[in-house]
Amino acid sequence: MLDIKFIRENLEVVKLAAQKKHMEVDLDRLVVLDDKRRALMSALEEKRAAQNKASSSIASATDDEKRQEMIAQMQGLKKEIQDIEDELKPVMDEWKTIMLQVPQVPDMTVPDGASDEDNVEVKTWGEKPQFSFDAKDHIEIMIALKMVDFERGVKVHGFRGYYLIGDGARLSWAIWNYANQFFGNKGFDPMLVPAIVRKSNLYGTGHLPNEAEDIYKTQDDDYLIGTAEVSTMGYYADEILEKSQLPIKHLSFSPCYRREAGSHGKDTKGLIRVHEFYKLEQVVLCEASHEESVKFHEWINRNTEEFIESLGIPYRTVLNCGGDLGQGQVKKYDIELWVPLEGTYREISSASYFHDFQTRRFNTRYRDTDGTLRYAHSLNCTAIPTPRILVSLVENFQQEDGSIRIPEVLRPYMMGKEAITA
RNA sequence: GGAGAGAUGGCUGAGUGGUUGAAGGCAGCGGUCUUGAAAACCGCCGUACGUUUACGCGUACCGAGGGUUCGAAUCCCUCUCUCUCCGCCA
Repeated sequence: MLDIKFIRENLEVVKLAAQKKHMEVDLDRLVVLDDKRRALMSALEEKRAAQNKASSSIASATDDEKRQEMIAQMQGLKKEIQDIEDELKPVMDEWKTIMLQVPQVPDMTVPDGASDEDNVEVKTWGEKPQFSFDAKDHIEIMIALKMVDFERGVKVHGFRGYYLIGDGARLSWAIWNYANQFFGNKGFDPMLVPAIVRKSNLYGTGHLPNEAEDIYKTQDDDYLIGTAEVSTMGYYADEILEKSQLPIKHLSFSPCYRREAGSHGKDTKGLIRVHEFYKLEQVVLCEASHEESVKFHEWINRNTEEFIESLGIPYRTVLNCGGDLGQGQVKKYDIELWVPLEGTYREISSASYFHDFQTRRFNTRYRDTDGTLRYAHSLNCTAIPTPRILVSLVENFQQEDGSIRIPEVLRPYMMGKEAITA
């Protein structure tokens, strides 16, 4: 949510923002509605002031006859107020609908482009493995090592179903435990968050109204989260924080649900695109300052890079183009891991900041040193998603004998084992 | 699923039609006292929008929406949420 005052004063900027993000929103209509809204409101306030004034003189009137006369005179004013209210209502309804669609303004450094194909590579790290043998993809490797069971997954869940079994499950636990340690050392407080949430939380993060197709919903009109960011931000809804509490840094764990309704044809095999997965997410709330947001944005992205580096998986970082940004995002980096058998990089992390877009919707404020209330700034970045991380991990570290070399940092969490073998 | 109670400011808690934007208490801020601190005492202390050079003024807000009324925190309706007890269940 942007401030209507900001939109009015920076109309061209916001129009360009929508254009850059390839989003449709009728800002001219919004301004027309806002003009009406303001005019009606001020007319209404004037009438109400008159009404309040008259009411208090009725209250203090002692002469009963005079009192009845005054009450009779108020009838006309009452009707006028009612008329203005009736006129205002539809204006407000439409105004609110459009306001929910207005995108956050992307940063100057965000490149133009329509989709992830236009994202700009800003960094590459690691040596891509050169296999002297007939390397296999993660599906073949993991099935052979009894780490995953797709057949039963589909039997039980249906399309895109999977079970992680044996060392596949162990490896997932190892990654979670290692990540908890790694990010804990950086000052993150762990949180296990609700995966079923009220609708308002998804409006808060900006996933609704625009991404409704991708979100599961219950018969009670609750929603399944696609990321722990939703519940973690909701935790602070309608709260007034002390400045001394900031920055707040959470490492939130949750199952994540994505319908991916429009993507039946893409990545139908393997663990890349699944309906249900697990994720550790970094969520940060900081002071309302662009510099602070930028500082923490770089930091949380770097945290995940360091985590991947510690595992030794080759990756690259891209700066997302305008068309690949969510409605509320100012700027976003994706970290993509090398997938040898596909010969391409695959996204495993997104780091974004929102300024006060989300906190306005959640009404999350803090008391500044001068006593004024400000909307905090919010940011989030994937710490690690499982099982998607396994795709790169097993493909990059596969050995000629069909085993997988376990990265050293994970070995303490895998009972000291150096490799996963048949 | 059944029965009942409730939703008021940062917190607690009064308030059932007319200076109630809302008593009292706590917390916070300023001051007196004190070498300093504590205690005690005095004072200040909601948010948003509009308007004004400014002091200020206006409007709205007591879970949400609608209604009754000249006038609603207070009466009526609908919804949402919370709590307690019973049932079911990990």
